[in-house]
Amino acid sequence: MMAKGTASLGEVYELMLGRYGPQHWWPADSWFEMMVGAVLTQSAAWTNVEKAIGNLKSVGKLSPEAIRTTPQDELAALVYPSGYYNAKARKLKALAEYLGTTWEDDIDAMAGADLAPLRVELLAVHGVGEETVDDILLYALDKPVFVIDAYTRRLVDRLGLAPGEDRYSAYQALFIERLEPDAEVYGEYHALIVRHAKEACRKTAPLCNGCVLREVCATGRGGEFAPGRTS
DNA sequence: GCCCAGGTGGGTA
DNA sequence: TACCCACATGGG
Repeated sequence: MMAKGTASLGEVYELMLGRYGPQHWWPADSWFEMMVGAVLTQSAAWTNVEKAIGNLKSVGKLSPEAIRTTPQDELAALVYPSGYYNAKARKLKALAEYLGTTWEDDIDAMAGADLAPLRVELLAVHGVGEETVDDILLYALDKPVFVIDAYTRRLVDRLGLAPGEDRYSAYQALFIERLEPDAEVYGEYHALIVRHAKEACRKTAPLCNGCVLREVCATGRGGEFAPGRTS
């Protein structure tokens, strides 16, 4: 039996994989749908994102070219269910413009680019921040980068592994320093964290109710890190 | 009515 | 750099 707070991130992965099985992310029918989902899911419930993507699909607008040529107001109406619809319509246009201008919508050419400069370039696109860029690099381009989201930070904190700095890169370093670079594993790991957060370790859930990580979790109440908590 | 949901950009000190 | 706020819908 492991003591609380001492599980390695590799063990945590195995525990979740054993409990939930492979998640086969990202849920999308194309690389562009994946990227659109990454933008629309920003601070939004996935069920609302599905509605917005469904709207785009239903009118044949789920392509870079269609996003570029469709008026922003019209896009905003289509992505309305995902919230922040005006802001997100602008973001989608910025992303589609970048894809066309820089890559001629060629995902294979993009995937062949050097990782570090590509990440910097994508971060310069309006609406693409650190989590979104890593979603895209990992799930659309199969690059071995680890995605950090609110669920991941919460899990790391509850495991008693919080880094000294509360920065995206600090959380990301925890994973890339302890796991072999593997896009397949990284993709499953992130998906499992989301699954686990939704299913067992919700932000306001009772203490790790039904949580497969209960025995290695340092806390579990209100999303606050409580070192030394023993029940 | 309140909190939460697979964040990001822009402004200010 | 470090806050603070706008952006907004839908479900529990």
